[in-house]
Amino acid sequence: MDKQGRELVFFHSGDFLWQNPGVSDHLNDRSSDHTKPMIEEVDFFSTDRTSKLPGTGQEKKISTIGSSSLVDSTINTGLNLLTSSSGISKIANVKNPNNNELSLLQGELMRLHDENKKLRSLLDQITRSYKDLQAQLLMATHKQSQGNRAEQKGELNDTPSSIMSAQHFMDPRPRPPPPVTLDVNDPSVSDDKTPEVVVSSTNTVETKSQMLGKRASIEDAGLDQTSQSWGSPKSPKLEHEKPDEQIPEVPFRKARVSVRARSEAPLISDGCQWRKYGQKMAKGNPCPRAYYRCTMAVGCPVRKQVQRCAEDKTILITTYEGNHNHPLPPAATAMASTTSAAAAMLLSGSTTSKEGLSSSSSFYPSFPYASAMATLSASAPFPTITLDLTQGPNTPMPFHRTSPSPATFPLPLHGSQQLLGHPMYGSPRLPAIPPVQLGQRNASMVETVTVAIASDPNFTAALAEAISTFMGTPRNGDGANNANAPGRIPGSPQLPQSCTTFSTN
DNA sequence: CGGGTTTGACCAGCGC
DNA sequence: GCGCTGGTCAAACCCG
Repeated sequence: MDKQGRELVFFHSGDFLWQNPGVSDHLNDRSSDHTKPMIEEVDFFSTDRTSKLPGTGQEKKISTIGSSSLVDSTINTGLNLLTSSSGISKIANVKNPNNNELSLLQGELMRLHDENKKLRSLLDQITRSYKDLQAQLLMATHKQSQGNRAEQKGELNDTPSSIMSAQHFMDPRPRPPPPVTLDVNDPSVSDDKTPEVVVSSTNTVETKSQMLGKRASIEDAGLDQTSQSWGSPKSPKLEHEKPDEQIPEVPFRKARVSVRARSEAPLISDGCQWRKYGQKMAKGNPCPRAYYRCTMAVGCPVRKQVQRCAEDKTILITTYEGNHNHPLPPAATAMASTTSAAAAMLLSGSTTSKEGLSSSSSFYPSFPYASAMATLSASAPFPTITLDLTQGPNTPMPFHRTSPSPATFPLPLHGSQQLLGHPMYGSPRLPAIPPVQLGQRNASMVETVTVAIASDPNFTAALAEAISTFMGTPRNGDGANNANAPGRIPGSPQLPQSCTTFSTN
Protein backbone atom coordinates (compact mmCIF):
# COMPACT_ATOMS: atom_id res chain seq x y z
CA MET A 1 0.00 0.00 0.00
CA ASP A 2 1.47 3.22 -1.05
CA LYS A 3 0.86 5.47 1.83
CA GLN A 4 2.80 8.21 0.21
CA GLY A 5 0.26 8.48 -2.43
CA ARG A 6 -2.19 9.77 0.07
CA GLU A 7 -0.21 12.64 1.27
CA LEU A 8 -0.97 15.01 -1.50
CA VAL A 9 -4.18 16.43 -2.63
CA PHE A 10 -5.10 17.22 -6.16
CA PHE A 11 -7.58 19.72 -7.14
CA HIS A 12 -8.68 17.48 -9.91
CA SER A 13 -8.80 14.31 -7.98
CA GLY A 14 -11.88 12.60 -6.87
CA ASP A 15 -10.93 13.53 -3.38
CA PHE A 16 -12.42 16.88 -3.87
CA LEU A 17 -15.11 16.11 -1.43
CA TRP A 18 -12.52 16.09 1.25
CA GLN A 19 -10.02 18.51 -0.07
CA ASN A 20 -11.93 21.25 -1.68
CA PRO A 21 -12.31 23.81 1.02
CA GLY A 22 -15.68 24.86 -0.06
CA VAL A 23 -16.97 21.42 -0.53
CA SER A 24 -15.33 19.88 2.44
CA ASP A 25 -16.38 22.68 4.65
CA HIS A 26 -19.74 22.27 3.38
CA LEU A 27 -19.69 18.60 3.96
CA ASN A 28 -18.25 18.85 7.35
CA ASP A 29 -20.52 21.54 8.40
CA ARG A 30 -23.05 19.44 10.08
CA SER A 31 -24.89 22.44 11.18
CA SER A 32 -25.91 23.03 7.62
CA ASP A 33 -25.80 19.62 6.13
CA HIS A 34 -29.47 19.23 6.40
CA THR A 35 -29.87 21.40 3.39
CA LYS A 36 -28.59 18.89 0.91
CA PRO A 37 -28.67 15.14 0.81
CA MET A 38 -25.07 14.95 -0.32
CA ILE A 39 -23.95 16.26 2.96
CA GLU A 40 -25.66 13.55 4.75
CA GLU A 41 -24.06 11.08 2.50
CA VAL A 42 -20.61 12.32 3.20
CA ASP A 43 -21.30 12.30 6.84
CA PHE A 44 -22.34 8.81 6.31
CA PHE A 45 -18.84 7.90 5.27
CA SER A 46 -17.18 10.04 7.78
CA THR A 47 -14.80 8.28 10.05
CA ASP A 48 -15.44 10.80 12.70
CA ARG A 49 -18.55 9.15 13.83
CA THR A 50 -18.16 10.18 17.38
CA SER A 51 -18.17 13.81 16.49
CA LYS A 52 -21.50 13.69 14.86
CA LEU A 53 -23.72 16.14 16.50
CA PRO A 54 -27.07 14.96 17.65
CA GLY A 55 -29.97 16.65 16.13
CA THR A 56 -28.45 17.10 12.71
CA GLY A 57 -30.24 16.01 9.67
CA GLN A 58 -28.16 12.91 9.43
CA GLU A 59 -28.73 11.98 12.96
CA LYS A 60 -32.38 12.55 12.74
CA LYS A 61 -32.61 10.65 9.57
CA ILE A 62 -30.97 7.59 10.89
CA SER A 63 -32.82 7.76 14.09
CA THR A 64 -36.02 7.93 12.22
CA ILE A 65 -35.11 4.95 10.21
CA GLY A 66 -34.02 3.04 13.19
CA SER A 67 -36.50 1.44 15.43
CA SER A 68 -37.35 2.83 18.75
CA SER A 69 -35.16 0.25 20.31
CA LEU A 70 -32.14 1.57 18.50
CA VAL A 71 -31.74 4.58 20.61
CA ASP A 72 -28.08 4.01 20.89
CA SER A 73 -26.50 7.04 19.37
CA THR A 74 -23.67 5.00 17.99
CA ILE A 75 -25.93 3.58 15.40
CA ASN A 76 -26.16 6.85 13.66
CA THR A 77 -23.98 5.71 10.83
CA GLY A 78 -25.53 3.16 8.67
CA LEU A 79 -22.28 2.53 6.90
CA ASN A 80 -20.70 1.56 10.09
CA LEU A 81 -23.36 -0.95 10.63
CA LEU A 82 -22.81 -2.41 7.28
CA THR A 83 -19.13 -2.48 6.99
CA SER A 84 -17.50 -2.49 10.30
CA SER A 85 -17.29 -5.22 12.79
CA SER A 86 -17.96 -2.71 15.45
CA GLY A 87 -21.30 -2.05 14.01
CA ILE A 88 -22.10 -5.71 13.91
CA SER A 89 -20.98 -6.18 17.42
CA LYS A 90 -23.13 -3.30 18.35
CA ILE A 91 -26.09 -5.10 17.03
CA ALA A 92 -24.95 -8.23 18.71
CA ASN A 93 -24.94 -6.38 21.93
CA VAL A 94 -28.40 -5.17 21.34
CA LYS A 95 -29.49 -8.68 20.58
CA ASN A 96 -31.59 -10.10 23.28
CA PRO A 97 -34.03 -12.90 23.79
CA ASN A 98 -36.63 -10.84 22.11
CA ASN A 99 -36.76 -12.32 18.64
CA ASN A 100 -39.10 -9.70 17.42
CA GLU A 101 -36.64 -7.06 18.24
CA LEU A 102 -33.93 -8.98 16.49
CA SER A 103 -35.95 -9.29 13.36
CA LEU A 104 -36.76 -5.65 13.62
CA LEU A 105 -33.12 -4.85 13.84
CA GLN A 106 -32.42 -6.95 10.83
CA GLY A 107 -35.09 -5.20 8.91
CA GLU A 108 -33.74 -1.85 9.86
CA LEU A 109 -30.32 -3.01 8.93
CA MET A 110 -31.54 -3.82 5.48
CA ARG A 111 -33.19 -0.48 5.21
CA LEU A 112 -30.04 1.23 6.25
CA HIS A 113 -28.26 -0.85 3.73
CA ASP A 114 -30.50 0.37 0.99
CA GLU A 115 -30.19 3.92 2.05
CA ASN A 116 -26.49 3.59 2.23
CA LYS A 117 -26.57 2.37 -1.31
CA LYS A 118 -28.57 5.33 -2.42
CA LEU A 119 -26.30 7.70 -0.67
CA ARG A 120 -23.29 6.17 -2.29
CA SER A 121 -24.87 6.57 -5.65
CA LEU A 122 -25.60 10.15 -4.89
CA LEU A 123 -22.06 10.78 -3.88
CA ASP A 124 -20.88 9.20 -7.08
CA GLN A 125 -23.09 11.48 -9.03
CA ILE A 126 -21.74 14.50 -7.29
CA THR A 127 -18.22 13.42 -7.86
CA ARG A 128 -18.86 12.84 -11.49
CA SER A 129 -20.40 16.19 -11.87
CA TYR A 130 -17.42 17.78 -10.29
CA LYS A 131 -15.04 15.94 -12.52
CA ASP A 132 -16.98 16.88 -15.56
CA LEU A 133 -16.81 20.51 -14.70
CA GLN A 134 -13.16 20.22 -13.98
CA ALA A 135 -12.56 18.50 -17.27
CA GLN A 136 -14.18 21.38 -19.03
CA LEU A 137 -11.93 23.79 -17.25
CA LEU A 138 -8.88 21.78 -18.07
CA MET A 139 -9.81 21.53 -21.67
CA ALA A 140 -10.29 25.23 -21.91
CA THR A 141 -6.96 25.83 -20.28
CA HIS A 142 -5.35 23.30 -22.51
CA LYS A 143 -6.65 24.84 -25.67
CA GLN A 144 -5.41 28.18 -24.61
CA SER A 145 -2.03 26.76 -23.79
CA GLN A 146 -1.93 24.98 -27.08
CA GLY A 147 -2.49 28.19 -28.88
CA ASN A 148 0.30 29.82 -26.99
CA ARG A 149 2.59 26.95 -27.72
CA ALA A 150 1.90 27.16 -31.39
CA GLU A 151 2.68 30.81 -31.34
CA GLN A 152 5.89 30.36 -29.49
CA LYS A 153 6.71 27.48 -31.80
CA GLY A 154 8.78 25.05 -29.96
CA GLU A 155 9.53 27.12 -27.00
CA LEU A 156 8.40 25.18 -24.07
CA ASN A 157 7.06 27.09 -21.25
CA ASP A 158 8.86 26.49 -18.01
CA THR A 159 6.74 28.65 -15.88
CA PRO A 160 5.00 27.02 -13.01
CA SER A 161 1.72 27.75 -14.59
CA SER A 162 2.70 25.85 -17.62
CA ILE A 163 3.82 23.02 -15.50
CA MET A 164 0.57 22.83 -13.78
CA SER A 165 -1.14 23.14 -17.05
CA ALA A 166 0.81 20.29 -18.42
CA GLN A 167 -0.05 18.22 -15.47
CA HIS A 168 -3.61 19.00 -15.96
CA PHE A 169 -3.42 18.06 -19.56
CA MET A 170 -2.23 14.71 -18.58
CA ASP A 171 -5.39 14.23 -16.75
CA PRO A 172 -7.49 11.96 -18.87
CA ARG A 173 -10.68 12.85 -17.26
CA PRO A 174 -13.62 12.35 -19.45
CA ARG A 175 -15.07 14.96 -21.60
CA PRO A 176 -18.07 16.70 -20.21
CA PRO A 177 -20.89 14.26 -20.33
CA PRO A 178 -24.48 15.22 -20.35
CA PRO A 179 -25.59 17.02 -17.27
CA VAL A 180 -25.67 14.81 -14.27
CA THR A 181 -28.60 14.95 -12.04
CA LEU A 182 -28.44 14.38 -8.38
CA ASP A 183 -31.52 12.32 -8.41
CA VAL A 184 -30.92 9.28 -6.34
CA ASN A 185 -33.37 7.47 -8.50
CA ASP A 186 -31.39 8.19 -11.57
CA PRO A 187 -31.37 5.02 -13.62
CA SER A 188 -27.72 5.50 -14.34
CA VAL A 189 -26.92 4.78 -10.78
CA SER A 190 -29.46 2.17 -10.21
CA ASP A 191 -29.11 -1.54 -10.46
CA ASP A 192 -30.92 -1.59 -13.72
CA LYS A 193 -28.33 -0.43 -16.12
CA THR A 194 -29.19 -0.62 -19.71
CA PRO A 195 -26.71 -1.06 -22.48
CA GLU A 196 -27.35 2.46 -23.55
CA VAL A 197 -25.88 3.86 -20.39
CA VAL A 198 -22.94 1.61 -20.21
CA VAL A 199 -20.55 4.14 -21.53
CA SER A 200 -21.44 6.66 -18.96
CA SER A 201 -21.62 4.02 -16.36
CA THR A 202 -18.03 3.18 -16.93
CA ASN A 203 -17.32 6.65 -15.91
CA THR A 204 -19.36 6.03 -12.88
CA VAL A 205 -17.41 2.96 -12.15
CA GLU A 206 -14.19 4.80 -12.36
CA THR A 207 -15.44 7.51 -10.17
CA LYS A 208 -16.84 5.18 -7.65
CA SER A 209 -13.72 3.14 -7.42
CA GLN A 210 -11.60 6.15 -6.98
CA MET A 211 -13.87 7.64 -4.47
CA LEU A 212 -14.09 4.56 -2.42
CA GLY A 213 -10.40 4.08 -2.62
CA LYS A 214 -9.86 7.60 -1.50
CA ARG A 215 -12.40 7.24 1.15
CA ALA A 216 -10.39 4.34 2.38
CA SER A 217 -7.34 6.49 2.27
CA ILE A 218 -9.03 8.98 4.47
CA GLU A 219 -10.04 6.39 6.91
CA ASP A 220 -6.68 4.73 6.91
CA ALA A 221 -4.40 7.69 7.06
CA GLY A 222 -6.60 10.49 8.06
CA LEU A 223 -5.41 12.38 5.06
CA ASP A 224 -6.72 11.86 1.66
CA GLN A 225 -4.07 12.76 -0.77
CA THR A 226 -4.16 9.99 -3.19
CA SER A 227 -3.71 11.14 -6.66
CA GLN A 228 -6.55 10.50 -8.90
CA SER A 229 -4.12 9.48 -11.52
CA TRP A 230 -2.85 6.49 -9.75
CA GLY A 231 -5.41 5.03 -7.48
CA SER A 232 -4.16 2.41 -5.21
CA PRO A 233 -4.82 -0.94 -6.72
CA LYS A 234 -5.62 -2.19 -3.33
CA SER A 235 -8.29 0.31 -2.77
CA PRO A 236 -10.91 -2.05 -4.04
CA LYS A 237 -10.30 -4.09 -0.98
CA LEU A 238 -12.79 -1.91 0.73
CA GLU A 239 -15.21 -2.74 -1.94
CA HIS A 240 -15.48 -6.18 -0.55
CA GLU A 241 -17.09 -4.80 2.49
CA LYS A 242 -19.46 -2.88 0.41
CA PRO A 243 -22.62 -4.81 -0.11
CA ASP A 244 -23.56 -2.44 -2.81
CA GLU A 245 -22.97 -4.21 -6.06
CA GLN A 246 -25.12 -2.11 -8.22
CA ILE A 247 -22.09 -0.90 -10.06
CA PRO A 248 -19.60 -3.47 -11.21
CA GLU A 249 -16.16 -2.97 -9.88
CA VAL A 250 -13.80 -2.48 -12.73
CA PRO A 251 -10.13 -2.06 -12.07
CA PHE A 252 -9.03 1.17 -13.48
CA ARG A 253 -5.77 2.64 -14.56
CA LYS A 254 -5.18 5.72 -16.50
CA ALA A 255 -3.92 5.88 -19.98
CA ARG A 256 -0.31 5.98 -20.94
CA VAL A 257 1.62 7.54 -23.71
CA SER A 258 4.45 5.43 -24.87
CA VAL A 259 7.64 6.30 -26.68
CA ARG A 260 10.11 3.72 -27.78
CA ALA A 261 13.66 4.63 -28.56
CA ARG A 262 17.04 3.08 -28.61
CA SER A 263 19.29 3.43 -25.65
CA GLU A 264 22.16 1.49 -24.27
CA ALA A 265 21.66 3.08 -20.93
CA PRO A 266 19.79 1.09 -18.35
CA LEU A 267 17.54 3.98 -17.70
CA ILE A 268 16.54 7.18 -19.25
CA SER A 269 16.50 10.38 -17.38
CA ASP A 270 13.51 12.56 -17.68
CA GLY A 271 14.40 15.20 -15.21
CA CYS A 272 12.73 13.55 -12.31
CA GLN A 273 14.02 11.59 -9.41
CA TRP A 274 12.95 8.01 -9.27
CA ARG A 275 13.14 5.31 -6.72
CA LYS A 276 12.98 1.72 -7.67
CA TYR A 277 10.43 -0.17 -5.73
CA GLY A 278 10.21 -3.42 -7.53
CA GLN A 279 11.32 -5.59 -10.35
CA LYS A 280 9.57 -8.38 -12.08
CA MET A 281 10.21 -10.75 -14.84
CA ALA A 282 7.56 -10.11 -17.40
CA LYS A 283 6.18 -12.95 -19.35
CA GLY A 284 7.55 -13.21 -22.83
CA ASN A 285 10.46 -10.97 -22.13
CA PRO A 286 13.79 -12.14 -20.76
CA CYS A 287 14.52 -8.67 -19.58
CA PRO A 288 13.14 -7.75 -16.20
CA ARG A 289 10.74 -4.94 -15.80
CA ALA A 290 11.68 -2.41 -13.19
CA TYR A 291 9.21 -0.28 -11.33
CA TYR A 292 10.00 3.21 -10.24
CA ARG A 293 8.11 5.92 -8.49
CA CYS A 294 8.82 9.58 -8.48
CA THR A 295 10.54 10.82 -5.37
CA MET A 296 10.84 14.44 -6.25
CA ALA A 297 7.95 15.14 -3.98
CA VAL A 298 6.44 13.18 -1.20
CA GLY A 299 3.39 11.46 -2.40
CA CYS A 300 3.97 12.08 -6.05
CA PRO A 301 1.84 9.47 -7.73
CA VAL A 302 3.90 9.23 -10.86
CA ARG A 303 5.44 5.88 -11.52
CA LYS A 304 7.20 4.39 -14.40
CA GLN A 305 8.14 1.04 -15.70
CA VAL A 306 11.37 0.41 -17.48
CA GLN A 307 11.89 -2.60 -19.64
CA ARG A 308 13.89 -3.46 -22.65
CA CYS A 309 12.23 -4.67 -25.75
CA ALA A 310 12.37 -8.40 -26.06
CA GLU A 311 12.92 -8.26 -29.80
CA ASP A 312 15.53 -5.58 -29.70
CA LYS A 313 17.28 -5.09 -26.42
CA THR A 314 18.67 -1.82 -27.56
CA ILE A 315 15.20 -0.46 -27.37
CA LEU A 316 14.32 0.78 -23.98
CA ILE A 317 10.70 1.06 -23.07
CA THR A 318 9.84 3.39 -20.27
CA THR A 319 6.31 3.81 -19.16
CA TYR A 320 5.14 6.74 -17.14
CA GLU A 321 1.89 6.80 -15.32
CA GLY A 322 0.40 9.51 -13.25
CA ASN A 323 0.73 13.21 -12.90
CA HIS A 324 3.41 14.97 -11.02
CA ASN A 325 1.98 16.90 -8.16
CA HIS A 326 4.98 19.11 -7.73
CA PRO A 327 6.92 21.66 -9.72
CA LEU A 328 9.10 20.14 -12.33
CA PRO A 329 12.59 21.05 -13.38
CA PRO A 330 13.02 22.28 -16.93
CA ALA A 331 13.85 18.90 -18.35
CA ALA A 332 10.93 17.30 -16.68
CA THR A 333 8.78 20.17 -17.72
CA ALA A 334 9.64 19.58 -21.30
CA MET A 335 8.69 15.99 -20.92
CA ALA A 336 5.52 16.94 -19.20
CA SER A 337 4.72 19.32 -21.97
CA THR A 338 5.19 16.61 -24.48
CA THR A 339 3.04 14.35 -22.48
CA SER A 340 0.42 16.96 -22.13
CA ALA A 341 0.45 17.51 -25.84
CA ALA A 342 -0.14 13.86 -26.44
CA ALA A 343 -2.90 13.85 -23.93
CA ALA A 344 -4.35 16.93 -25.43
CA MET A 345 -4.34 15.35 -28.82
CA LEU A 346 -6.18 12.43 -27.47
CA LEU A 347 -8.68 14.74 -26.00
CA SER A 348 -9.14 16.73 -29.12
CA GLY A 349 -9.15 13.65 -31.25
CA SER A 350 -11.90 12.08 -29.31
CA THR A 351 -13.81 15.24 -29.45
CA THR A 352 -13.44 15.37 -33.15
CA SER A 353 -14.59 11.85 -33.49
CA LYS A 354 -17.52 12.32 -31.29
CA GLU A 355 -20.02 12.78 -34.01
CA GLY A 356 -18.50 10.08 -36.05
CA LEU A 357 -18.91 7.41 -33.51
CA SER A 358 -22.46 6.64 -34.11
CA SER A 359 -22.20 6.63 -37.83
CA SER A 360 -18.84 5.08 -38.27
CA SER A 361 -18.63 1.90 -40.16
CA SER A 362 -16.19 -0.84 -39.52
CA PHE A 363 -12.60 -0.26 -40.51
CA TYR A 364 -11.16 -1.94 -37.55
CA PRO A 365 -7.94 -3.31 -38.91
CA SER A 366 -6.51 -0.25 -40.43
CA PHE A 367 -6.24 2.57 -38.01
CA PRO A 368 -3.29 2.08 -35.71
CA TYR A 369 -0.99 1.91 -38.61
CA ALA A 370 -2.08 5.16 -40.00
CA SER A 371 0.18 6.87 -37.57
CA ALA A 372 3.87 7.02 -37.97
CA MET A 373 5.11 7.31 -34.44
CA ALA A 374 2.05 7.57 -32.36
CA THR A 375 0.06 4.45 -31.90
CA LEU A 376 -2.60 3.56 -29.48
CA SER A 377 -2.67 0.40 -27.56
CA ALA A 378 -5.14 -1.42 -25.44
CA SER A 379 -2.99 -4.38 -24.72
CA ALA A 380 -2.89 -3.30 -21.13
CA PRO A 381 -5.86 -2.41 -19.04
CA PHE A 382 -5.33 1.19 -19.96
CA PRO A 383 -5.02 3.06 -23.18
CA THR A 384 -1.48 3.62 -24.23
CA ILE A 385 -0.03 6.05 -26.67
CA THR A 386 3.17 4.72 -28.05
CA LEU A 387 5.66 7.18 -29.41
CA ASP A 388 8.14 5.22 -31.39
CA LEU A 389 11.44 7.01 -31.61
CA THR A 390 13.45 4.02 -32.59
CA GLN A 391 13.33 4.84 -36.24
CA GLY A 392 15.16 8.07 -35.92
CA PRO A 393 16.86 8.52 -32.60
CA ASN A 394 18.66 11.53 -33.85
CA THR A 395 15.63 13.11 -35.33
CA PRO A 396 13.49 14.55 -32.66
CA MET A 397 10.62 14.77 -35.05
CA PRO A 398 10.12 11.21 -36.07
CA PHE A 399 6.90 11.72 -37.83
CA HIS A 400 7.85 9.72 -40.77
CA ARG A 401 6.17 6.42 -41.11
CA THR A 402 7.41 3.69 -38.95
CA SER A 403 6.24 0.23 -38.44
CA PRO A 404 4.07 0.15 -35.43
CA SER A 405 4.70 -2.02 -32.51
CA PRO A 406 3.18 -5.42 -33.02
CA ALA A 407 1.74 -5.08 -29.61
CA THR A 408 -0.21 -2.07 -30.58
CA PHE A 409 -3.92 -2.33 -30.45
CA PRO A 410 -6.76 -0.04 -31.11
CA LEU A 411 -7.63 2.16 -28.30
CA PRO A 412 -11.13 1.33 -27.28
CA LEU A 413 -12.39 4.76 -26.80
CA HIS A 414 -16.07 4.64 -26.47
CA GLY A 415 -17.02 8.18 -26.51
CA SER A 416 -15.95 11.65 -26.01
CA GLN A 417 -16.17 11.37 -22.31
CA GLN A 418 -14.22 8.19 -22.22
CA LEU A 419 -10.88 9.65 -22.80
CA LEU A 420 -7.62 8.54 -21.49
CA GLY A 421 -8.31 6.02 -18.93
CA HIS A 422 -11.96 5.73 -19.09
CA PRO A 423 -12.38 4.12 -22.40
CA MET A 424 -11.79 0.48 -22.14
CA TYR A 425 -13.68 -0.23 -19.09
CA GLY A 426 -16.79 -0.73 -20.96
CA SER A 427 -15.46 -3.08 -23.49
CA PRO A 428 -14.62 -6.56 -22.52
CA ARG A 429 -16.04 -6.42 -19.08
CA LEU A 430 -19.31 -4.94 -19.93
CA PRO A 431 -21.02 -7.58 -21.94
CA ALA A 432 -23.99 -5.36 -22.34
CA ILE A 433 -22.20 -3.65 -25.17
CA PRO A 434 -22.26 -5.57 -28.39
CA PRO A 435 -18.70 -6.34 -29.39
CA VAL A 436 -19.28 -5.22 -32.90
CA GLN A 437 -20.49 -1.91 -31.76
CA LEU A 438 -17.54 -1.52 -29.51
CA GLY A 439 -15.20 -2.42 -32.25
CA GLN A 440 -16.65 0.16 -34.51
CA ARG A 441 -16.53 2.75 -31.85
CA ASN A 442 -13.04 1.89 -30.93
CA ALA A 443 -11.90 1.89 -34.46
CA SER A 444 -13.40 5.23 -35.09
CA MET A 445 -11.94 6.72 -32.01
CA VAL A 446 -8.54 5.29 -32.47
CA GLU A 447 -8.24 6.28 -36.02
CA THR A 448 -9.24 9.77 -35.30
CA VAL A 449 -7.06 10.12 -32.27
CA THR A 450 -4.10 8.50 -33.88
CA VAL A 451 -4.25 10.69 -36.90
CA ALA A 452 -4.73 13.70 -34.74
CA ILE A 453 -1.72 12.91 -32.66
CA ALA A 454 0.47 12.24 -35.62
CA SER A 455 -0.57 15.25 -37.56
CA ASP A 456 -1.06 17.87 -34.96
CA PRO A 457 1.69 20.46 -35.19
CA ASN A 458 1.33 21.38 -31.58
CA PHE A 459 1.99 17.90 -30.46
CA THR A 460 4.84 17.39 -32.79
CA ALA A 461 6.38 20.65 -31.77
CA ALA A 462 6.07 19.81 -28.15
CA LEU A 463 7.48 16.39 -28.67
CA ALA A 464 10.33 17.72 -30.69
CA GLU A 465 11.12 20.21 -28.05
CA ALA A 466 11.04 17.66 -25.32
CA ILE A 467 13.18 15.19 -27.14
CA SER A 468 15.62 17.76 -28.26
CA THR A 469 15.80 19.04 -24.75
CA PHE A 470 16.87 15.68 -23.50
CA MET A 471 19.01 14.69 -26.39
CA GLY A 472 20.58 18.01 -26.87
CA THR A 473 22.11 17.88 -23.46
CA PRO A 474 23.71 14.50 -23.30
CA ARG A 475 24.92 13.23 -20.05
CA ASN A 476 28.25 11.76 -19.53
CA GLY A 477 28.26 8.07 -19.28
CA ASP A 478 25.71 5.63 -18.22
CA GLY A 479 22.58 7.62 -18.67
CA ALA A 480 21.58 6.34 -15.34
CA ASN A 481 18.53 7.64 -13.79
CA ASN A 482 18.50 10.11 -11.03
CA ALA A 483 17.53 7.34 -8.77
CA ASN A 484 20.79 5.72 -9.50
CA ALA A 485 22.72 8.83 -8.85
CA PRO A 486 21.64 10.27 -5.57
CA GLY A 487 22.58 13.82 -5.17
CA ARG A 488 22.31 14.60 -8.78
CA ILE A 489 20.53 17.76 -9.43
CA PRO A 490 17.01 16.89 -10.27
CA GLY A 491 15.96 17.75 -13.70
CA SER A 492 19.31 17.78 -15.31
CA PRO A 493 18.74 16.74 -18.85
CA GLN A 494 20.02 13.28 -19.28
CA LEU A 495 17.84 11.58 -21.74
CA PRO A 496 19.75 9.52 -24.21
CA GLN A 497 18.28 8.27 -27.39
CA SER A 498 15.73 6.33 -25.68
CA CYS A 499 12.13 5.70 -25.69
CA THR A 500 9.94 7.38 -23.27
CA THR A 501 6.50 6.42 -22.35
CA PHE A 502 4.30 9.19 -21.29
CA SER A 503 1.38 8.73 -19.15
CA THR A 504 -1.58 10.74 -20.01
CA ASN A 505 -3.56 10.46 -16.95
C1' DC B 1 22.81 6.74 9.41
C1' DG B 2 19.83 7.90 5.77
C1' DG B 3 18.44 6.82 1.38
C1' DG B 4 18.27 3.68 -2.42
C1' DT B 5 18.25 -1.13 -4.23
C1' DT B 6 17.27 -5.98 -4.13
C1' DT B 7 14.22 -9.60 -3.80
C1' DG B 8 10.93 -12.71 -2.00
C1' DA B 9 6.23 -12.48 -0.63
C1' DC B 10 1.71 -10.92 -1.06
C1' DC B 11 -2.44 -9.50 -3.39
C1' DA B 12 -5.79 -8.79 -6.99
C1' DG B 13 -7.31 -9.43 -11.61
C1' DC B 14 -8.04 -12.46 -15.22
C1' DG B 15 -8.38 -16.55 -18.03
C1' DC B 16 -9.26 -21.35 -18.26
C1' DG C 1 -11.86 -22.87 -8.22
C1' DC C 2 -7.25 -22.67 -9.54
C1' DG C 3 -3.19 -21.06 -11.54
C1' DC C 4 -0.83 -17.40 -13.89
C1' DT C 5 0.60 -12.80 -14.15
C1' DG C 6 1.33 -8.00 -13.09
C1' DG C 7 1.96 -4.78 -9.59
C1' DT C 8 3.26 -3.58 -5.02
C1' DC C 9 5.11 -4.10 -0.41
C1' DA C 10 8.59 -4.41 2.88
C1' DA C 11 12.51 -6.49 5.14
C1' DA C 12 17.19 -7.07 4.26
C1' DC C 13 20.98 -5.32 2.26
C1' DC C 14 24.11 -1.93 0.15
C1' DC C 15 26.39 2.42 -0.33
C1' DG C 16 28.05 7.05 0.27
